[in-house]
Amino acid sequence: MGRKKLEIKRIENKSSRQVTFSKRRSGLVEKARQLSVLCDASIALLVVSSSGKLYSFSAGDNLVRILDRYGKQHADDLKALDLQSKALSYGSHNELLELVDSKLVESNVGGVSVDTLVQLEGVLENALSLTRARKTELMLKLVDSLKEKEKLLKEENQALASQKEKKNLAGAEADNMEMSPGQISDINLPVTLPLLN
Amino acid sequence: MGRKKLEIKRIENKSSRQVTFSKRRSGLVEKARQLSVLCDASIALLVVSSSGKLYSFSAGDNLVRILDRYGKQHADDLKALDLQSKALSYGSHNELLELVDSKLVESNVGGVSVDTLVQLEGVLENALSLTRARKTELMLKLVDSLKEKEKLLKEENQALASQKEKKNLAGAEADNMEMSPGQISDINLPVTLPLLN
DNA sequence: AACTATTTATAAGA
DNA sequence: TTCTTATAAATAGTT
Repeated sequence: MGRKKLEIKRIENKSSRQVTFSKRRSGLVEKARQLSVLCDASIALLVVSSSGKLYSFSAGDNLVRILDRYGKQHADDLKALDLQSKALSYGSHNELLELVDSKLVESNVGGVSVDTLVQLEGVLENALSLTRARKTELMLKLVDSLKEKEKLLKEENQALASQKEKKNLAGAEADNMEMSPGQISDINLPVTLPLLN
Repeated sequence: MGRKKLEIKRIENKSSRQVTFSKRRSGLVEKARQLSVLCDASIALLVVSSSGKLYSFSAGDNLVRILDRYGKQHADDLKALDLQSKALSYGSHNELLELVDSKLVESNVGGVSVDTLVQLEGVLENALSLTRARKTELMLKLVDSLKEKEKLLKEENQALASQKEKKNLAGAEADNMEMSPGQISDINLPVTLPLLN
């Protein structure tokens, strides 16, 4: 559907391949969306470009839930392909939970359901990885700012050292001009030193 | 693209919804195949019909490998995504969740020290291992209750089998006394079957 | 990103 | 389901 009929074979020209990829990918996503809406279906779509970039789309349900469903129906295939713990966790663990759920609709032990605990676990894991990411980021900034401060202090020390040398050469006067180690001025530090923000 | 312009909303007529599902699903698969060939891409497509049937398609690479790739790239996000959709109505755990949320918001605002984040990390790790312990405990209990149920059902089956044998030995009478497989009585099950506790 | 000549997909009907 | 066909939609090449 264009000016010319296009043979369905790899497009050799790189730039037109990229253009076609972009156009047809969005077309595909739109078709998937329509099918989902029209027919009340759940759809998951994963596209990996030749350069390795991953695009994902889902409609009608959460992507992970759809993948999970696939994982359950093909647990044996997944194992055969030696998948890592992530993929495996789609299977056995969740499977048991769902079995329990279906048997026990909304049962409680001490007022708390397994599902609730699983949800809580997920929330906590998410919060934990978020917190760790933030901590890392902040520590990197802190290290940078400390390096910067160190540099400035070294410069100041050099300045003081040369001042002292000059003074020594000039003879003994006004020792009170010198600063003590505990009172190093920070007037040379940038006002917006990115220390803890 | 048809005799009439079709609004993109759920097709209410069941049979035309099925026809459209079938047509558009194959169209979607063909589009996916073309994109894969033209642009040298890998594509995974999962479609779950409203009746729950799962259709899968892949091109350019093995489906499981594509799914696995997704799983690896989003390992940390998977659970968060999955849980995002579920409402966080926990009852007894709301307090903890609110605490976590507020801490996260707090640490996002800035002016937070590394120390604070390290502390938060510790709190979250604690909460996580506590939650996991509770979950494990609960699941063990549920497994036990299911085993107990299984035991009771086996006993019942044995009782029924011996009844039937007795009856057969006594000669052919009143066959209508026999129960069909779908009508197994549960009068022998204890009223307080520890199924959901 | 737009445009538009064509091709392609598909809705309704058989 | 499958085919047909009028029409809507997607898109290849162009600007």
